[in-house]
Amino acid sequence: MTETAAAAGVGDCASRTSVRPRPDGQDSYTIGEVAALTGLSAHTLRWYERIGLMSRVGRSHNGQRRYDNDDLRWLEFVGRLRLTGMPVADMVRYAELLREGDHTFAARQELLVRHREEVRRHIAELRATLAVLDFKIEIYGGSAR
Amino acid sequence: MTETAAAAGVGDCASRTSVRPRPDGQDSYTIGEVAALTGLSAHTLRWYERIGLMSRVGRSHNGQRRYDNDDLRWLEFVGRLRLTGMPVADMVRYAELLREGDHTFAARQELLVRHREEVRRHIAELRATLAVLDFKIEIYGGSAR
DNA sequence: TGCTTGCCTGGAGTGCACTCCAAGTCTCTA
DNA sequence: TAGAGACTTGGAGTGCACTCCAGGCAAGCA
Repeated sequence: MTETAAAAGVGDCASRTSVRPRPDGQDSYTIGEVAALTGLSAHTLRWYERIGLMSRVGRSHNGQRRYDNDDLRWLEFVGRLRLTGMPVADMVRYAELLREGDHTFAARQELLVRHREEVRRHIAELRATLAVLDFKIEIYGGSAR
Repeated sequence: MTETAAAAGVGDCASRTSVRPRPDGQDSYTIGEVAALTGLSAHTLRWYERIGLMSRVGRSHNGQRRYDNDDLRWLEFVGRLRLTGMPVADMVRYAELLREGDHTFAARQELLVRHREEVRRHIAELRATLAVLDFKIEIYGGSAR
């Protein structure tokens, strides 16, 4: 269980760690460091690569993964999409389009536009529920007193 | 597959159906009608009852479920909580507290207050991502042209 | 009378997104 | 030189929230 300890220790705040992004050129991170930086587990990072959500990560002379700042930026974006509920399959599709090159601009844009609509719809739902919660909580406040 | 056909036919708009809420006193709905009204499948409605997310629903003389307007209102609230990401286990906990009676006011209020915080946090995340999406989509617009 | 439709039950199956395991390699420190 | 610790792999396991299945019952209609 040693491997996941780093990520687990980070808890809900991924930046509370000694690992900091390094300047481009000297940017080389082990999977454990990336886990600490992103809050993802090393398991999940390998799985992301396996399913094509990340293009193949660079390797050290002995086969260990070495992530760079571009990888970190990509993981941050992926994290955003994930937090806003985009299915992993859609994120993989987006990653594939990116790898395919410039002629997929339109398709990528469409994918993001569709997701933006989803996010907007979701915000509206959350707002409506917030109103319901406010109402109920107020009732409880009044009754408890 | 006859059973789920009603719910499936409803699609994304649960109100596009001939079943309408009836006045209190004449409110008695079969599981199929409730499925059409709520957009949940009959399977899910039975499962909700089994796990205690609904208190035991009334029965007809031959053992079939008969839902009333209170059940419908509860299902609507549950649907809101579900859409805002509350785990089913928490919703079950809330339902249990409700059944336990008035002395659980404070606990119920606390549960809702905590969820409200979650929802607020989530809205903030979605807003931040919306900004990122706007930026990326604009880039694609410029590059594609 | 037979057929269809809608419902009942407990338990098994599904899809998603991880999460862990076993067995091994490599590097570093005591 | 031994041991610890971080890493490697493919494949199996987990938890959640449903979703379906098999076998059966009851009511309405031709």
